[in-house]
Amino acid sequence: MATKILIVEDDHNIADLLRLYLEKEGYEVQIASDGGKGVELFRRMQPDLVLLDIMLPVLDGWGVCRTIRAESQTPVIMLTAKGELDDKVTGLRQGADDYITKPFEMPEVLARIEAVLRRSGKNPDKHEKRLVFDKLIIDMEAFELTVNGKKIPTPPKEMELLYHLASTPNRVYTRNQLLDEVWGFDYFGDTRTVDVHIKRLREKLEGVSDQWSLKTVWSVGYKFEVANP
Amino acid sequence: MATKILIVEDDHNIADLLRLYLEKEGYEVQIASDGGKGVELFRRMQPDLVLLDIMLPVLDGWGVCRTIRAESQTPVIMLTAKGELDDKVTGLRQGADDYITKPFEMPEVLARIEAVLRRSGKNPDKHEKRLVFDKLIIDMEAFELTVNGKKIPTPPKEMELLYHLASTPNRVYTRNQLLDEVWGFDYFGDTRTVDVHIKRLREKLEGVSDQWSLKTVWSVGYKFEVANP
DNA sequence: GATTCTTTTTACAAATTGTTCACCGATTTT
DNA sequence: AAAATCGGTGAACAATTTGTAAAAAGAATC
Repeated sequence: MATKILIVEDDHNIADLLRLYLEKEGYEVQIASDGGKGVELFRRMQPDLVLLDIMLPVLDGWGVCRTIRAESQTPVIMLTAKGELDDKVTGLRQGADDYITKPFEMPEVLARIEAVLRRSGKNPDKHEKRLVFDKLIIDMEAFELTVNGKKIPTPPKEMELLYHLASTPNRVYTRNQLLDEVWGFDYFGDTRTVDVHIKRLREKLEGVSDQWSLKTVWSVGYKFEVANP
Repeated sequence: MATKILIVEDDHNIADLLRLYLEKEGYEVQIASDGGKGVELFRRMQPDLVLLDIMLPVLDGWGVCRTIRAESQTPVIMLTAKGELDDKVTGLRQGADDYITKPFEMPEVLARIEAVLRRSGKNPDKHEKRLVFDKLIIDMEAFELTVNGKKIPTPPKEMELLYHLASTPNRVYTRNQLLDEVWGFDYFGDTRTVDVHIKRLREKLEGVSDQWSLKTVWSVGYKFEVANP
């Protein structure tokens, strides 16, 4: 799943410009046009980072920032007009992680976003891109599944699902969690879709090793179980 | 895209001398003449490495270095006069990656630049100007593609795309990554442009060797795959 | 300024993948 | 043991993604 960014900004031109660049960089972007919608969307999508304008209808940037801080540690970057620069101290007290003053250059925005993500430990690059188990290699950099030393052609959704399960071995995921985390929070489909993907993964993986397996947890979901954790 | 180096140096003679040599080595070079401009240019160009003088107008080298460190991990090499050598400890605390004391010899500068780029995880092959594979030579210095010992006339974009893919074999690049990294971050065009260039490269390369190939990774992008990595 | 080469866009067909659904067997509950 | 719930599975269908050719647009060259 791509890194998710929520933009809370009432000026459509600015919001669209940001979205354009961020999506081109591979981020998943959602826009809220006022503070109330911002908070609501924040709760639904659980973004990795929030770009937050200060001057907003309904509920201003400070309010949104406080609300977000009250319920998570998701990093927040404030967008401020030059005149509002003095608010810097106030802002830091409210828990913002960084500032960008309008007008801004996109490379600066991209750099600050990467910096904040890195600092907050959410560095997408820091994710282990290659998981190795007995007779099994899940390589998301080459996008290859290697079983018993042989490359097995595997469709993207299956790769992502297996990767997600194997990233936290032995943890059970419900079908809805998997749909949220692999398919995306805005995906609305049958939970049985997960079953079908699990089935196809099992066809590729059955009987390969006794060190691990894709286990069904009855009435709960699935897990990637490993023998000696 | 060539490796980009930002020089922050107020002495025009030194800056120009550095640029002269570095450009001859195939680097893309920009110069800022004071600390403030240095930071601004840094954000806009996103260089791969910064050469940073300590004594600078407006904002000194330490300030620039801290700012850069706050928002990225781009390697920094400080340029210090002999008397400033004692600042070495201070400098390392500020996050500099290496030191060069003036006056310096150009070969030393080049060597240190390559060393720092290598250490910082940037693929050092990224400025290997000549990539050699079985029956394939990609020579960016002569701008020539040699297949089976025969020179194949190849337009620049195709050369750069192939070179970029082959610089990190087996790694998948999305179309957007390729547009960013080969066409430039400010390019906004259809992603299908990449497909067309891939197709034309394949016409030139198909069936030449079983050691490598331009592979499609469905729903992700493309990679230059080599057999025994 | 016309010509040639390169790059980009567009349109359509082909290939691949994702989703739904129905049926059946397995597991749990009553 | 019967009923209720849940998961496995095959196949049909839908949606997405890619290959490709050809046209259009843009650059470079003469």
